[in-house]
Amino acid sequence: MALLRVEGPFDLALTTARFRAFGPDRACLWENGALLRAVGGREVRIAPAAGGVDVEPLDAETEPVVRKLLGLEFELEAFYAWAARVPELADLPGRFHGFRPALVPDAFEALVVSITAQQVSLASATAIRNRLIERFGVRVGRAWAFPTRERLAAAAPGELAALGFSARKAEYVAGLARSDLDLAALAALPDDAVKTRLTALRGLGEWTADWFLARHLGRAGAWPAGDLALRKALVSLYGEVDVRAAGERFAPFQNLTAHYLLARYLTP
DNA sequence: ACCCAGGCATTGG
DNA sequence: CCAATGCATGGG
Repeated sequence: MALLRVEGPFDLALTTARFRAFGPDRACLWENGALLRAVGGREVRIAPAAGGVDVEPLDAETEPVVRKLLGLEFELEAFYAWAARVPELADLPGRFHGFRPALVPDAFEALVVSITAQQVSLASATAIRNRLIERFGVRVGRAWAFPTRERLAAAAPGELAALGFSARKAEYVAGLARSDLDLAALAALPDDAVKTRLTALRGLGEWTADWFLARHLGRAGAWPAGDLALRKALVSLYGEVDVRAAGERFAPFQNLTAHYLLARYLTP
């Protein structure tokens, strides 16, 4: 038993709900009440525990990845104190207490996942992504390591199209993998510069860049204004709205607000 | 069979 | 600058 202590509110089931909501996720596998994920070629098991989570193995390589994966860097208490005073958000801290947006620990994976989700339903995206993982990833225990950038750079667009990608999306993925963009270096840049670098690549638009800021870099002010589900969540609150302008109302907690609004909208 | 789903590039005004 | 169009799959 290796306890990773978690400060502040935390609910593993709420945080990992996205890994089972649209079918099992081969790269973040929920099984028997625990999350399985390949980290550096090893299978890591994350299970609920008093005061935090039980992580096996827990060491210098796995801990930062798990912290990111579980959204432990978010300032939930400050968000809750703020949200309690915003009428249309006031129910969220109680209803989703301890929900931390799960981040995608790897930059390349985050972008490819977003490409799979462009335009199609998340059920379709999940099915296609799982085929991609099984075709080009590596099985590590029960879970799978997401395909590496190097492996997908070596893949022909036709091989990707055979998995259900449109010809266009297959080119996006191959082009991203083969590009000379230093993905790790993006973490040091401000939000606007990250978006400029990403959207310079074919197939990466503003929606994809915003979700990269939100779900990979965990930037507090990220706000996916082009997101269809977020727009519908806001319309259910306010009626027809300009999503981008509405986001300013939620500064400096746009990222957490977006995730909580989506959680409420998608929860029956 | 048909329609929509957590976009994007391309084309044409 | 804005509107229209095609894309491929899964689920209703």
